[in-house]
Amino acid sequence: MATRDTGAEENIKEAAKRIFFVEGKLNATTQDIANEAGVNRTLLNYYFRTREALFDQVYKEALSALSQKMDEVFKAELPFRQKVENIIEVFLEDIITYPFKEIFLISEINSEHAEIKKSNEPENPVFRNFAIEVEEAMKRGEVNRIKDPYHFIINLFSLMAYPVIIRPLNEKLLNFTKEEYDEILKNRKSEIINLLLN
Amino acid sequence: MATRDTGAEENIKEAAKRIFFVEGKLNATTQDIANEAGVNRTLLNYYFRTREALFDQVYKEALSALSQKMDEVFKAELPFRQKVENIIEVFLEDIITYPFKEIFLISEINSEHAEIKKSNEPENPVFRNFAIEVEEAMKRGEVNRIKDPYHFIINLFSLMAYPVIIRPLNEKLLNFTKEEYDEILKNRKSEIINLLLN
DNA sequence: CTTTTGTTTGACACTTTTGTTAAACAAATA
DNA sequence: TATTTGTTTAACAAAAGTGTCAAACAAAAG
Repeated sequence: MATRDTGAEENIKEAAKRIFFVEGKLNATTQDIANEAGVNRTLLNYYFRTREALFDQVYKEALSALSQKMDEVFKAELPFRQKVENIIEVFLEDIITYPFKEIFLISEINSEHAEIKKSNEPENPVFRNFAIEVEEAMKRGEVNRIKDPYHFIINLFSLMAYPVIIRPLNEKLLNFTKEEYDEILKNRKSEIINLLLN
Repeated sequence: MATRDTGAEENIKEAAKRIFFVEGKLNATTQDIANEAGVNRTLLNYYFRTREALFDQVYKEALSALSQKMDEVFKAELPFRQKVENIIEVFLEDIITYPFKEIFLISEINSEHAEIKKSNEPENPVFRNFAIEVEEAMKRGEVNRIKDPYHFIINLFSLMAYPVIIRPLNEKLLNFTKEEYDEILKNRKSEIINLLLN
């Protein structure tokens, strides 16, 4: 049986991700994506049927990859401080590499199509468990007392993601040059740890 | 001279803002906007010439309104702590009302068109001045020591904006119900103050 | 009430983008 | 080398979206 995989399908998805997550062109045409992938546009329909189906698939893969990565770092058996440092390292790198990924995901969730199932998935205990660890760290005095440990998680991601997402706007409003902003981002990790942990 | 202003032009812009900033439909068609405004689509071309011109104008107005609001609250002659509380109150309300505004702005900045001038505007001293106030507050011990006071500003906006922007994703990944998330947001102000100020 | 001025609309033409089809093509197997 | 299988393409058809125009319309001014 003749079978060969030129990897075209994967290339197309990779190209789409570059366009969406890196360049931030959220309403790229199928032609744009075909160009980026270096293939004929018809091929997109061959593999994915419709434009929406391609978007959906990229969406789903990105979401499940994100979910999986979260599981990994949040479940790790490490002392609290190390775990937090690890989380920051992992996610900050990802966010900086794909600054528009979260915006794309939000857009997709928000858009009509994308047969997004109403989280019929069983509740993931990862965050519930991590919240307990936060509580314990609070008791030990490693983290400042707060009402709800979920705020700790939200704070953590806010402090990592937002500066990257908002970069173009900040460079306008806060008059940062690219170099200055890179410098800011380079210091984020220690900045965040400093703020969240005692 | 016969002159009457039915306010249609303003209505269209308001409709566009609702669609972009509230509903988050970033690639709404001119028809979508006309429907939302309750007018004929041609009217959009009459007033704004092209779709892009409408987008640009909404973009510019939102940006300058944001800029102006920033000036206002950051310049206010208030004790540091009160000023920060004020900033949080003002922006949190705005962000919750228009959760997609910043994403729209980023998208516009990122898009080809939008003859976005490379900030030829003279540098706005507002943040520079506020950064000095942060320094002083650090010396007085009201704020934890950090390397660069600009991180304080970035932290502040991150903690306000991100939880709102990312809401749809968080409700998926962290398994929050709408009610639970509303509760979280309600507590943000005190949470942020607690974290940033001593 | 007629004119003037500016507003609103429906119909049309144009462009962009998407989706389909049939044929050409390339590589592995026999 | 011929066959099979799967890949890639150009050309076409259909759909969606944008922009223009001329005519109808409404309100203020004369």
